[in-house]
Amino acid sequence: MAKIGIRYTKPRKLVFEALTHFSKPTSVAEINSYLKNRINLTSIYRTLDLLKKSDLVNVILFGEGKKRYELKDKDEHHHHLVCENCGDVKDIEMQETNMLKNVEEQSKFKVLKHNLEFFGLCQDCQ
Amino acid sequence: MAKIGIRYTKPRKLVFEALTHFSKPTSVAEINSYLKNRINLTSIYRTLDLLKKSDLVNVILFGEGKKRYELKDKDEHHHHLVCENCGDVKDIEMQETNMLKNVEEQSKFKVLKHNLEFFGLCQDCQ
DNA sequence: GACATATTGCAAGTCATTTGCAATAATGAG
DNA sequence: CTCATTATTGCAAATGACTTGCAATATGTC
Repeated sequence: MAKIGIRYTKPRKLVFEALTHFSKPTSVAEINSYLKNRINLTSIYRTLDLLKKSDLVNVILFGEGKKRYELKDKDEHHHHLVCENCGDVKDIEMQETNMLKNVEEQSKFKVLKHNLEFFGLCQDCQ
Repeated sequence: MAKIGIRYTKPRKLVFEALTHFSKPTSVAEINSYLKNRINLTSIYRTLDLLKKSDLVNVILFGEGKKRYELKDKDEHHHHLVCENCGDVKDIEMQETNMLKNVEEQSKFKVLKHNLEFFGLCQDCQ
């Protein structure tokens, strides 16, 4: 009879491996060229969708017209510093409960999530 | 002889009018359907690029895979509250100099710009 | 009004992402 | 282990947002 389940397949192993390898917000194109045709592009997209639905990755937007994906493992919630010169991405943690509380009080809006990314120049590029 | 200048043309009037009409972050598709084929889609894109270069509009990303444009007129720098149920967008102003200062101190990174948008439920949809 | 050139419209192209579908492979049953 | 069930993949084609090339057009100037 019908059983349902999620299978541990080659594409899923490989995408996970690629995300671990980069350990920063990574685009589909980067994953694809790292995996060098070992799996199909479409499978990368589908696997990333699955990882997102399973809450194993964060989707990050830097406004480049494409999505970036980051494993949710280590650190909890954090944001990014993106160097506009060298492209380097660093994580930054910040205390934001006050900010969120202020926003909710000021607006009567229930905040469920937010985007916060910083763009500028890293120490080396300044 | 050669004179250089920016011309005040029909497409530019119309795009400005559309942005004024919506007075919230507006997508190219919305502008286009509001203007109902009075100008070409390409011209909308080009006009918005021009307005952006001239620092007359802000480009806003809500992570939908497309850009939104907002006239820079009235308020200065502000962020948005986007209702995930009804799609309504409200502006919110906040004191963020401290946050930026903290980030720069903590990271030695020079912050030039940032994205900050909130998603959740507006008062009516909660 | 005529000219120089900034600007437009159209068609085609690009890039990221999605979808349909037949072929394939992972897992539970026997 | 073998088979059957069905989740999953690969491929090709489609979609959506946006860009580009270029000839046709419109604007501001003299």
